[in-house]
Amino acid sequence: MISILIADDHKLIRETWTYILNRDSRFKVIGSCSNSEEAVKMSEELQPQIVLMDINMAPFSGIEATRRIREASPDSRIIGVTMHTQPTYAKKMLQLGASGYVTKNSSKEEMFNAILEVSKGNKFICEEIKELLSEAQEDTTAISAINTLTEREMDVINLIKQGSSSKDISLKLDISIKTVEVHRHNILKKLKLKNAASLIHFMNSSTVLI
Amino acid sequence: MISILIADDHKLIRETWTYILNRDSRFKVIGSCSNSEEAVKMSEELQPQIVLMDINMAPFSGIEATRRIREASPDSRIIGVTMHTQPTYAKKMLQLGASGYVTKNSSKEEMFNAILEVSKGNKFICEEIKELLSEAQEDTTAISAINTLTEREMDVINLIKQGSSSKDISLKLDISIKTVEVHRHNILKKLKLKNAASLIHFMNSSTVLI
DNA sequence: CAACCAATAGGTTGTTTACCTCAAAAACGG
DNA sequence: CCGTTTTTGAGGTAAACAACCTATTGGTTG
Repeated sequence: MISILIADDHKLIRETWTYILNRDSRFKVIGSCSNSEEAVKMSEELQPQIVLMDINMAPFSGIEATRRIREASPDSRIIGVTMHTQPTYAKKMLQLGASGYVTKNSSKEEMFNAILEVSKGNKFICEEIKELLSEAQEDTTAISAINTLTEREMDVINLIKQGSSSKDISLKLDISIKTVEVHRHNILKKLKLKNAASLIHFMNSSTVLI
Repeated sequence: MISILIADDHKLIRETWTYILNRDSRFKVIGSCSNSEEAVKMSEELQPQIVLMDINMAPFSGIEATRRIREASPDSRIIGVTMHTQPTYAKKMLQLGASGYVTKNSSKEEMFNAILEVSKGNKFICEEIKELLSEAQEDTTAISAINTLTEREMDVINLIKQGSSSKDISLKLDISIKTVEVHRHNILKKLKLKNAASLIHFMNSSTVLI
């Protein structure tokens, strides 16, 4: 019987999966949680064989949670289970120690297989992502550049997102316009972007990775 | 026995819900589909008592699908089941004829109750959204303003999103810079926004409604 | 302590947007 | 065919932003 911890921010998902997995004598859900901090803590306490890990979670992402669980509880194997079909996410998770990756477009059988294979010590990646991984050879650089952004730079980005001008931002953060402009410039330089619009687009399509 | 149609773009979700609902003698899932077009068609053919409708779907949103199903199959009652906690979406769905709204943060019991209540002819809104609805008295105006955007304006928005300047856009669309500027101005005016950054933020948080 | 980096801020220059008015084809609907 | 909307375009001014530069302060880390 394979012991499983479910980490997903949606109650309905946690409940339905718990129900379905527990109906199968091969699996036993020994716990579930809705936030990443708890996921790390519960993995340490319960030492589940498998952790089903969503990416969308607070206070840090499931990707970061994967890294921490691998560090603190190396015996638990992690399967990413998300709605994100972007292979970048899968890459990042596998790179940080996940043993499997299944999208919510997969079938129930694929999910069961993932758990069985991973618990045997194998890797498992669902068909959908497998194909994409072989195709796309893209920019993991820009994505990792996000992590180099400082707190202050994130403050500025969040105000830009709301439509604030540099002047507005300088008033809200109580600093000079010049400082704001420097921050903006550094942000665009780090992420290799042209302007505020592309910045917001980029951030919106990558927020999960922070 | 209540007949149910499930419309959700994630296979894993469709399968688990079908499984769980069919285990309960009160419910019978008579069909499921992954896109909105099919949802409308299947509602007509199968005449389910209840349609569980996700919002995130192609080619048009679950909100639009709700409107069409209400028109073509008035006997089917619709429950919105989504990950979106923004009350705007709930409002819009209810306004277009949905009888219930449940987020994926709800419990399984809440979902069962929703189906039972709605099939009796009552409305059902999950606690989470109920609270938010009473609080927030916000901008349904800006959201509906999206629908007034012309095709050309959408072209411009998509290029802005990619980081193109007005000059870039004028070259790509083969029109004068001045024309591009007029489009940008009209867009911001219609949506009552200040600049390109807030535009992209707004579009990214509202794409579902188109 | 030295080296480094984040945050701060001033200057200069050029580009890009924002906002205003005006106007004329083109397309569309009644 | 007439009115409306859409798309297209031009002129000008002011504000905002971007792309460089330099430079000081306060932490952190080797």
